Amino acid sequence: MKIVELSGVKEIARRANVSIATVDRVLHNRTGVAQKTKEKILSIIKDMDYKPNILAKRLASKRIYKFGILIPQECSEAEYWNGPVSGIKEALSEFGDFGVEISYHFFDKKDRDSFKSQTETMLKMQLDGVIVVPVFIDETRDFAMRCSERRVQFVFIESEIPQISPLSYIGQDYYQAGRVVGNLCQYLLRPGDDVLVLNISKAPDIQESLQEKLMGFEAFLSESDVHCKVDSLDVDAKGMDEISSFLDHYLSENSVKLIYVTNSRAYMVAKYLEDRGFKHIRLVGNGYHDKNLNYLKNGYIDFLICQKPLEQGYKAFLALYEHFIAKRKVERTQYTPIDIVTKENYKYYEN
Amino acid sequence: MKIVELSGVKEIARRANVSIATVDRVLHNRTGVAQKTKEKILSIIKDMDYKPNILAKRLASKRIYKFGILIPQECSEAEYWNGPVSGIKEALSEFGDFGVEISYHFFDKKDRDSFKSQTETMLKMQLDGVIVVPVFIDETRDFAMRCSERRVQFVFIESEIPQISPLSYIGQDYYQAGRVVGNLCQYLLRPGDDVLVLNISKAPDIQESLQEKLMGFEAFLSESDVHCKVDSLDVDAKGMDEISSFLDHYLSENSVKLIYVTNSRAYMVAKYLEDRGFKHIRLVGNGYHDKNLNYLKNGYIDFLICQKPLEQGYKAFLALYEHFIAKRKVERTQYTPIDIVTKENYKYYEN
DNA sequence: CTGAAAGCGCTTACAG
DNA sequence: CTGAAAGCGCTTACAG
Repeated sequence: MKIVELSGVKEIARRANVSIATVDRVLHNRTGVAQKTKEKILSIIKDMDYKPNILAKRLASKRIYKFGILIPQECSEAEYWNGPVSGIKEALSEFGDFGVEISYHFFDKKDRDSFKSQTETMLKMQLDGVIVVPVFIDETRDFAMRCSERRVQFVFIESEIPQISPLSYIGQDYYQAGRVVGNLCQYLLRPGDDVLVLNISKAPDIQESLQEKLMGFEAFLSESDVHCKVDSLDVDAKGMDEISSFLDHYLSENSVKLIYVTNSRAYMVAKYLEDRGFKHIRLVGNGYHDKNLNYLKNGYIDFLICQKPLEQGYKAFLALYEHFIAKRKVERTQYTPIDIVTKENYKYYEN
Repeated sequence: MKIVELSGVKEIARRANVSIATVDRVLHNRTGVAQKTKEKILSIIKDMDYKPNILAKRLASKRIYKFGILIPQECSEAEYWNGPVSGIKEALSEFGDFGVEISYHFFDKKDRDSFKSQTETMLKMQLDGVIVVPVFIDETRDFAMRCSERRVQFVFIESEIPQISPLSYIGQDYYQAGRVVGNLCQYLLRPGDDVLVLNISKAPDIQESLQEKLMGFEAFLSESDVHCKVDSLDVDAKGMDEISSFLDHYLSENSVKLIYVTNSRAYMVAKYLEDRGFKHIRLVGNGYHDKNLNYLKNGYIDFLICQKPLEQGYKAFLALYEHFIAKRKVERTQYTPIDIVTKENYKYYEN
């Protein structure tokens, strides 16, 4: 005797002695089903360990999910931001037919208003989910609140904003990233050597991640037996001239062995070192983008601590996909690996 | 006037004035279509830039693709091999409903026959594609040939076999991996220091990748200004006793500053260093698995050069998925990143 | 509160 | 060589 078990909903309907429409109703927790019927169906679903077929679901449904992505536009680190976008496109090509529509919204990292105005347009678009690089704190907070009100899910990449709980955060553990640099220093320095930690800042917000890096860095060093002097400075430099004169001055008074740039502008220091022909100073930075890479290649930057930009985008998209389409639970915090990039391994880094 | 364009095949059929069955025939390059009809349909397909809906395709098709994976079973590096399997499972959960069936075949890395016999069972299973870690060269070659005859696609992970062309190879560029270690040595050593490169071998085959690492390592050092003495040795050690007595002897005659273990057994040297209390010798190894990690954590291993095991599995599965289901072209060689893992970044490495 | 029916964009026998 | 029809496992009006 061969009982061919019917597929999903049909089989549930058969067992419960109802129509598939009714099954569908309880499956989606819609109203209009007698309590008793509902319970019966629910228990059958449990019994069968029923898993809906996502293909059939998407094919049958007219519903299109709209996701928006808010990301810094072409700027000096432009190449970097292509990363997440590429990652999203890659994800899209793999999950493409699932009825997803993506819109990209670029803002100027130096222009608070451009961020603000992009959020306004996004709010008008009736998006289901957004991916955002929260460069401006207050504006992001406001945006997040209004998203929540409208039941728009948001995912943060790159950094987080305190007290705001996104569907998911995808980015580094910056404290630990600082420790990684500290650990490298163990090999690069000897007891007594001087270190300069530089925060070359243009943007006013998201300084927090820089602080965390610094804390991790210092914590590691204080635990280790590398007793070196760490000097941490903010340089509010607009261009190379300011950096140069600052460093000229600083280095004339301090015998620095290593400079650690806590944001993505290590290339500025590298340029300085190249201009002056200073080969004896080690340089560690953050961020995988062309300007940094050029100096990594020619040896003026020794190490770059990075996260894969493409992966961030891919995972952010996946978070929304999992939430809306696959209806699976999404991890609240997804720390990305803290990668150590050198002139010898950067080539395969994007893979 | 609102012309609602019909969806894919239907619209093609309408334009070509044929039935969708005929369209389907040319879409799949099947016989039994008049040349003229075929050309007409083909041109319409091109015109529309028609892309089949993969969801509908999989849903309608009864075809189930069967993939087999041939991978070392629990051995001393056991934890490592969970990686690819987890990766495949992860991919499966994302592409699960696409009608794929996976079978796992484990062999003993020390037992050529176990590999051989697994390939035999796999060949009987009428698989569509296989993922294999080609530990034994001749046996793999034989297996690959017979796969080709049966039109079974195969993907290599971890290493390649010369003159055999898989659908895709997913693994490291070992020459470059050796260079990465060389580059690290630049920071860890000073001119004149001695380095010992160790190949602690049990298995007879796949030595090639070790040779390539060594070449890369030496090439880098010879290009750099770190003029150190490199001694490269094979140790055919079965256990700790042999390693210990070998190292006792070697180190009594040489003042080694750094040991580079080219395969995944750095933990054996680390154990030796720990036993002897030798903290002054730096140790670099390969492979992300528990035994190595323990010594990374306690400081006896300084750096591990790794590739993400999970990612390998994921990508290998994806290669087969792309080939069979999405019908997209697959990259012949997919080099994985050469990751530098330390005690401070290993935690987030698996993410 | 419930069900019959059409449809998503394909594939697969089957009939001619 | 070609087409009509059923079906994959769901969703979505619509009717009662």
